[in-house]
Amino acid sequence: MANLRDVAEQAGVHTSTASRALDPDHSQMVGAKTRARVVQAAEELGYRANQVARGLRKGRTGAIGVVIADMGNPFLPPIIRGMAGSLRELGMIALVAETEDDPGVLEKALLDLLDRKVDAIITTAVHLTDRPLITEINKTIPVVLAVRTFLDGSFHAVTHDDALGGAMAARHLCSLGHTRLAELSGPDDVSSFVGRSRGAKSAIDESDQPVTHRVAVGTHPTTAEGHRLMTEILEQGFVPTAVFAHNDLMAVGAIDALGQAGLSCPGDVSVVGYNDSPMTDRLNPPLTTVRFASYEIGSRAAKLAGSLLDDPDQPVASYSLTPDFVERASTARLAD
Amino acid sequence: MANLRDVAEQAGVHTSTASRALDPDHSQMVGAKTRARVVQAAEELGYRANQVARGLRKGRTGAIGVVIADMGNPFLPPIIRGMAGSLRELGMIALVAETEDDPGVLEKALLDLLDRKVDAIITTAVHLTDRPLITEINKTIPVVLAVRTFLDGSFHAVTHDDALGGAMAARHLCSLGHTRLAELSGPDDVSSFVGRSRGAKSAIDESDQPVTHRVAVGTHPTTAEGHRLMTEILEQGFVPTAVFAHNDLMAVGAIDALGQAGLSCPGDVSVVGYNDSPMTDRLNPPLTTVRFASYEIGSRAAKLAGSLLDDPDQPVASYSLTPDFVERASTARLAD
DNA sequence: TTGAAAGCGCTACCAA
DNA sequence: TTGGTAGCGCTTTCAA
Repeated sequence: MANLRDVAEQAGVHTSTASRALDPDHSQMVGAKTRARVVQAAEELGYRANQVARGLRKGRTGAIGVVIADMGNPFLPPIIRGMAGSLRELGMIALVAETEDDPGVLEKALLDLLDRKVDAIITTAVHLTDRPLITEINKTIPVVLAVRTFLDGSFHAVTHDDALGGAMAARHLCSLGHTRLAELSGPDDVSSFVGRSRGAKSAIDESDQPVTHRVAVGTHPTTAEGHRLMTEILEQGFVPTAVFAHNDLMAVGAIDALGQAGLSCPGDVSVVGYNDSPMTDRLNPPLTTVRFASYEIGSRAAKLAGSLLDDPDQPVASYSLTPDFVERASTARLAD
Repeated sequence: MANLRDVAEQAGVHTSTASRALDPDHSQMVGAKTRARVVQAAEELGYRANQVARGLRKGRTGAIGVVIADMGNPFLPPIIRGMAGSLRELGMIALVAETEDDPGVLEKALLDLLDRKVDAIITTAVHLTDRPLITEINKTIPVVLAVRTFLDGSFHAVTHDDALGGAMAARHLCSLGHTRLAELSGPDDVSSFVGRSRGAKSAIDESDQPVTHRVAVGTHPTTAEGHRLMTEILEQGFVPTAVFAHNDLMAVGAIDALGQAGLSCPGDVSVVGYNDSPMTDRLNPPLTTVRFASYEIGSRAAKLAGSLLDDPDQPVASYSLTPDFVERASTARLAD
C-alpha cells in the first residue's frame, strides 16, 4: 500500500506539500503544476489516505458510535437506515454496538466507543438511570439521544411524543366502549414507556365512563415478555376487554397468550400495539398501533450529531415528532 | 483525558514500561512492584488506551467491516446479531455499511472500510459480478462471504444450501399437486437466487407430473418487486396455482398482487417464501417458507473472520448449513 | 527488568 | 508557494 511519502517522492515534493495538494481544503495553497504532479502520482500509485493515521493526527475519526438496545426489535431497522443514510451523506460511518438493554453493557459499549475515538454518540438505548453516565460521556463528545431520552430536555434528543401516542391508544380503546383495560408496559425506567403510560393514564382519566385499569410492567419490550405479562394478568383473574401493549412485539405476545386462554382478538379482546413495525399491517389480525416517522428519527439524529461536530455549543434542543394513530383490525367496539 | 505518558509520569516510570505493565501479554516482563504502581496510577487517572493510536502503531484496529445490502430486509437482523454477539466476545466491533444492493456503492463502502483499516471484512452483499473487486480486497485483508457467495468455493464463506432450499420449496408445491408454477426470483447475479432457482428447477424436472413453470426475475428482493413481478405474470395471462417467491418479502408482495387480482392465498394460489423472517409465522396467512439458522450464520462468519486474523493462511472453506422446510398455511393441496 | 529511541502515517505549524 | 519539523499516543525494538 502506497503511503503519502511514496506519493511525495514520486512527485518530487515534500510530504507536507503532497498532503496539502490532496486535501480539498488546502489544495489552493499549492501551485497548479505541483498539484497536478501530486495528483497524478497518487493515482499512479493508487494512493488512499490512511484514516487511522489521519484520525490520530486530527483528533477526528469521522466515525459515529451508534448504540442500540436490541437489534431483534423490528422497529429499529428503519431508524438505523435513517442514520446510515445521513451518515453516508456526511462521509461518516457508524460503529454499532448492542446493549441487550443491559445498563452494564451500555457502559462498556460507550467506553469502548470512546476509546475508539468516535466523534459523537447516538443512542437509542438509555434508561433513566443512565443519566450520570451519559452526562459524563457528554463532557467528552456530543451525545444525541434518539427515541429514548431523559424526561427533561437536558440533552440533544430526537424523539416523538410518547405521551400523545399513549393517549391516542387509550382514547381509541375508550371510544370503542371498553372499560376493562390492561396495559402491558415496557420497563418503567425508560422514557418511552413512562411517556406512553402517562398519556394512557390521562386519557383514561378524561374518559366519559369509569375505566378499570390494570398495569403490568415488563423487564424487556419483547414478545416473550408480552406473553408472560398477559398470562399473569389473566391468571390473576383480571379479564380485560382491551389491551394496550407498549410495543408491537408485546402486543403479538399478548395476542398469543389470549389465544391460549381461549380469548380471541378482536372478538373478545381488542389489542393496540406501538411502533407500527414493518409487517404489522399484515399480521393476523392486522394490528392497530401508533406510528411515528422512524426513518426520520434516525436521519435527524445523525444530522444533528454531524452538526454538533462543527458547532458543539449549539443550544440543547429536543425534536419531538408527532405520532399518528393507525387503526386496523385488532381493535373493535365492545360487544354488549 | 489522561494518556500513557501521564500514567508513566505519575508512576515514575518510562512510557514503555507503563505500556508493558498495562498490556496483559507483556506485563510479566515488568517487576511486580512497578506494575502495581503503574496500574494504580492508571486507575487514579482513569486511563484508557487510545485505540486509534494503538491501531496505527500495531497495524490492527480490532474493527471488522460489515457490509450488508439492505437493512430493510427483515431476515438480516438475526444475522447481524449473530455477528455482533461473536465480535463482542472477541473484543472487536463492527463498522457497518449498507449498499442498497448497488455494486457501485459496494465498491465505495469497501474502499472506505479499507481506508479505516478494518482488520477484516464480512459481507452479505456480493453479486456474482463483484468477484474481481472482492479478489482485490482479499489481497489486503481477509474477506468472509456470508449468505451470498460466488459459485465456486474460492473465498471463505458461510452460507446455507440454497439449491436444497429451492428444491424443498418446489418439491413441496409439486407434492401438493400443483402443475402451474410461477417463480419470483431475486436478481440473477446473486448466488442465493441462482441456487434457489437451480434447486427449484431440478425438483420440477424430477416431478411426476409435467409442470408448467414460469420464472420472473426481479431487480431487488423486496415487497414492491414481488408485487410487480406477480402482477406482470398475471397480466401476461399466466395464472399459476402455486408461487415460489425467493424471499418472504417478495412472497408478501405477491400475495398482495394476487389479492388485487381477486385470487386468494391459499384458496386459489399457494405461495412459498424464503428465509423464515421474524413474524412470518404470524402473517395472514402464516407463510410457508424455508428456514436456515441465520443467527448461526452471522455468528460463524464473525468467528471465522476473527480466526483469519491470527491465521490468515488457513485453508479456504465454505460452511454450508442445511435449511429446513417450514410448512404453514399459505400452501394447500390443489383443489380439483 | 527498565529506559531510550524510533516510528506507525498523517497534518499543521513555522520559516523561508 | 514550498520545505522542514514536530507530534498525535502508542508499541516495540535494542541496549543497558
